[in-house]
Amino acid sequence: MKKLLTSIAEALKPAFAANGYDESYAKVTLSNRPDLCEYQCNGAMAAAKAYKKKPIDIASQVADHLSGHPMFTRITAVMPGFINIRLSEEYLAGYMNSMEKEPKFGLEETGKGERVIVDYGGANVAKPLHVGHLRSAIIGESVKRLGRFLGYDMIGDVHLGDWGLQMGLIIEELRDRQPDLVYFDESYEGAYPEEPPFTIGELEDIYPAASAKSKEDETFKARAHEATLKLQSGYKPFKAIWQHIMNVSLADLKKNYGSLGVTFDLWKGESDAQSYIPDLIEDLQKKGLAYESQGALVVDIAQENDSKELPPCIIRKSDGAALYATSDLGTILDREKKLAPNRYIYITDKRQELHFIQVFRVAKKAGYVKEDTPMIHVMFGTMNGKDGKPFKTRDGGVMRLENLIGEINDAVYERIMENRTVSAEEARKTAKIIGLAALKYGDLSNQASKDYVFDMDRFISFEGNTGPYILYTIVRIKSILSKYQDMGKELSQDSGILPAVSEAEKNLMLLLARYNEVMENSFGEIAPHKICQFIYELSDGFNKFYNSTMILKEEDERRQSSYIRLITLTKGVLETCIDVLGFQAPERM
RNA sequence: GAGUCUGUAGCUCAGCUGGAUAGAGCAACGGCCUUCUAAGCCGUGGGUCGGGGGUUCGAAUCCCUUCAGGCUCGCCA
Repeated sequence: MKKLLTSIAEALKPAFAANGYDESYAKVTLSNRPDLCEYQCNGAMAAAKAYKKKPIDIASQVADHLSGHPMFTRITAVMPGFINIRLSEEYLAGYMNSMEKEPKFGLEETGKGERVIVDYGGANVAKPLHVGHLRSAIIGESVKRLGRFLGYDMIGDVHLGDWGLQMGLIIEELRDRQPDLVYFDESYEGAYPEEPPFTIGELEDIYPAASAKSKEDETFKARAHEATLKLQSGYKPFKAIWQHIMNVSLADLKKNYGSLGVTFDLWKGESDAQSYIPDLIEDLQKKGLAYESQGALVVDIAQENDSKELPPCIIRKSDGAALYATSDLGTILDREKKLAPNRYIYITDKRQELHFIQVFRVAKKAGYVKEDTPMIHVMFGTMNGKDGKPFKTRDGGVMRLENLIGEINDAVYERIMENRTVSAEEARKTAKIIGLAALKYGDLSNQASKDYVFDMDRFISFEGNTGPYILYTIVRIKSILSKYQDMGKELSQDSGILPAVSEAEKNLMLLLARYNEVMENSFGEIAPHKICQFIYELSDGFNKFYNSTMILKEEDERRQSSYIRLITLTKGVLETCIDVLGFQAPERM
């Protein structure tokens, strides 16, 4: 289904052409003066230069040519050369009826046949998820869902940090705590137990303890390094411990991501890239890209138009070990081999910008990824506290995701209990749904690349532009619809959605008509906040309509039926959008 | 030091591929519940778009400069 702006532009084109102007000037945008018109075309002013005429004359010619066009109730030329457009109620109602009938409300699946890898998450095995992981998870999940909705074959990969020094630290700390374990008995030749030697709670205690110890105790640090090397070279007992760590930790990570409504298609990690690394390095050397510099093996990535000479990408440290960039390149090889994506999207902290520039350039230079395959790094800023500094707990520590979610849910629960009379059990359930919406909307409604302030009080107050406001709007619609059903009424089949009779109703339709445009745009720019902005305006438009129109008291059956269809469509669009953003609405709130 | 991003109402943010009077929300103040959920709606006040230049018929938006802040800058991930 065509986007409304496109349809209007197509109606204007012949008018430009008929007067001798290039039809490319017939570009239409939403009006920024809603008091004057609904849509506007500024093409006459652009054309004025090219044709050396007064803008207003061109605008007048175009407007005159279109007067009486059934699509518009009014189209006028205004100084200095704007073309102001009002859509006809009939045309708009027709558009609504098409949306209602079309699958996905008329959204075209522009992504068909294209496979996209979304790399988000970045959780570290054996370390609990904390607020630092929140943005990647929330933004990544919505990008994945939006792309999928547009027909792309989206593959989300968590890309775990499961192969670094932390593993050696854990192994050695485990040795200190439980030296009698068979993994540390070098003469042991039997099978290793299936039961892990620790619980998730113990594991979460082991890592920070080991990390702290390594900072003070040089011998311990050296042991951890050695253990890491041994693990990486395939030493069986350590590989067995590693597997335990993975199993225990993964179950926990899945649970935590699950409580955020975040799921991954692939739970791969750095360890999966390791087998590619020896060949990778050899290949880069053979191609003459990698060379020794200060003892390390590096690849130059500088390009002519760089505003600054960028440092080379280090692929092997002087001690012979691989590092971050190497493992990301290995991951790319793995993905090319198994998935052959048409596009890569990485969602990480913006501090990693340089790293990804390096990795992308090496991947293209070496021909691992086709030159025309987009590799996009979606960067996000820091989540700050009210003081503008990175978000911390009250005592200055890193806030665990679990705790953050718990705090929000509790606060929402309190709020529900003080206002409404629902059972504590239902309030708990609802609080979880609303809390998640508050958290996700609060994050996604900001431009991803900027830092943003996480203000718990503001998020849970949920008035105004918040997730709960959107949910509240949906719940209101649901409530009307269920009452309508209780009245035993049936939708009139012949009339569909009728042309709007009030300004609030027309405005609601105009908002709905923007839907497919917004979705496509939001994916194109990888900007979920545009969807947030849209559903906020749509909710606002609905609430104004709601306040001005008594739907269930409407006596004209056809009119009432039309209203019901319109708000059902509104609900559908809102629910579709929040689903793409990664949250749901409750039945009541 | 170099590069890069950010600076819009008291606070949190949109708007930035140039267009008409710079928009929301929160906070403040004033209205609207015997009527579909008041987590709502209506209204009032609040701005030299960090400063200064320039390009343009027209600049929050593009260019230069300057101030302030964040981040990055070869062997961490």
